Amino acid sequence: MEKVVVRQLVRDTKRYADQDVELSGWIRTNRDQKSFGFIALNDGTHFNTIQIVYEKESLQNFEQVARFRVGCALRISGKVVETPQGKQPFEIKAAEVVMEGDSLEDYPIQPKRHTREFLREVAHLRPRTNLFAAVFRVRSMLAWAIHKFFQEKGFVYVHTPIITASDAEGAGEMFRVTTFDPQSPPVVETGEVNFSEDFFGRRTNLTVSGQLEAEAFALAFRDVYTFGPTFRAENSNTARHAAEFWMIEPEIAFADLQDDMKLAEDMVKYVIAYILENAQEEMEFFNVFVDKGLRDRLKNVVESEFMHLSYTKAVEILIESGQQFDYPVTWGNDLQTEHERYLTEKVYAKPVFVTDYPQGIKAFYMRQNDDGKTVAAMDLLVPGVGELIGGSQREERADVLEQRMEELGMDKKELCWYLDLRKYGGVKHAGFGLGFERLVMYVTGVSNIRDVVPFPRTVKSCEF
RNA sequence: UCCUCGAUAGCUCAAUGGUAGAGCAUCCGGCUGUUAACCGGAGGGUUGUAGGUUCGAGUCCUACUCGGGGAGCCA
Repeated sequence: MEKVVVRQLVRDTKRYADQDVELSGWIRTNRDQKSFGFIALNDGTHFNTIQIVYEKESLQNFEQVARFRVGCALRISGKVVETPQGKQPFEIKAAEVVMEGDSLEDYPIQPKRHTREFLREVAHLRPRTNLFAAVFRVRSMLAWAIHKFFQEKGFVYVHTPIITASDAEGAGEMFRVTTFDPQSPPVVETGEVNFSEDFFGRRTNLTVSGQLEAEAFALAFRDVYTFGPTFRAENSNTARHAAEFWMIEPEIAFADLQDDMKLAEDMVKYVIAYILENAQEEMEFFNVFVDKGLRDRLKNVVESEFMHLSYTKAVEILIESGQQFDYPVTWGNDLQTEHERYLTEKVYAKPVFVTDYPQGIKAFYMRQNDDGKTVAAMDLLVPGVGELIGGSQREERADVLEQRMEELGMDKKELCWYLDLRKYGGVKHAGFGLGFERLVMYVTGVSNIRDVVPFPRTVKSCEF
């Protein structure tokens, strides 16, 4: 008898109709009546459950099967029967139902609506629910779509280091990496910790960005990208921040900010189109139960041009809007969340690139514009999520970059390798960082980052 | 870190300062095609923690812990 999975049966129902098959999975619901019953079985290979029909007269262990609880693992053999008049296109008429693994009476996942807060407390069980099964399958497919996009374009995938000695990446608080005993680290005569005795012989941290190393590879391979974990020790308590998250950072040489934005727009459209095409059951679920109108909104993103406007223009629009904001809009200050939301959700109702921010509010490596006041930076704002992408053209002029680092009091010695990139065949280049979880949120409509990470790490929370 | 709301049965929620309840889940029974099935019955509680006010606290007060929403920081 052929062993099959539900995905095969759904995709090739005709081939399996009236055939005897063996399958296995977990019970989502079990409803018994006097002489027959129905099990909704999910085998993990497809979003939908498959209905197993079992009857007293054809099953030796009918009484036992009728008692099998939610979560129970089963192996079933039976016949595939098409049911065009039923709610499901086909079902399995069981000849044999064998328990592989029992599920105890206190199984927390019930066939009812649970709050996401509760399910976070049972993160090891929540992928068995419809919502999280859909989220994490889409997460997997999005990761694949991103690789597919870049690989098809000939980008080289570079693994930048997770541990770094640089504290000049400029993207926030870092987690220290050490093998010292925190109770009694080696100290020098003045009582300060002697990091030269630590594992790497110096202070080290978990990376907050792979960008600087990606730039080195871009100046060898031309087009590269990173896709890996990133760590920020910020005390951020929001639905959009995690201490451990994944980031995609493409870096392209012989390219300016326009090329960078084109790449970002093409990538976002490509991966959304891929999900709409290849995760139809999941997207249908999100569209009905998570975020009504999601699918039309995403289709619109794929089909329409993203909005472009400069920071200066954005400030004008916000001031002229007459809208009352909690924080005033003034040129030179960063846009507040309320300003960004107003632009992307109210004014344009689609993704918006904001470009050319004041130099004072952006990172040291961003390329100075000719006006001397702004830098060639861009943020991509999207409805519901806010900042999805942050990028820039990099300062390729060694003298300008060094001067900027001096202004900011940075240690040039520590980043001498980064300055080398400008000395030896340095060319204009650009890149961006895409928060992968924010992309998953945007595509699924799920509004809390804790619900798109399998086992989230956030402030005061590191379970599982 | 700041503002704000909350914590009662396994889950979702009720309960005027006066004997802590319902639906779902679990267990038992009924039902010949169910779709989060339906119908009947049973068991299930240190009301987040520690103090305080009161004859009496789930309810009022204080602190703490944890969680939601918003803000800052950012992806």
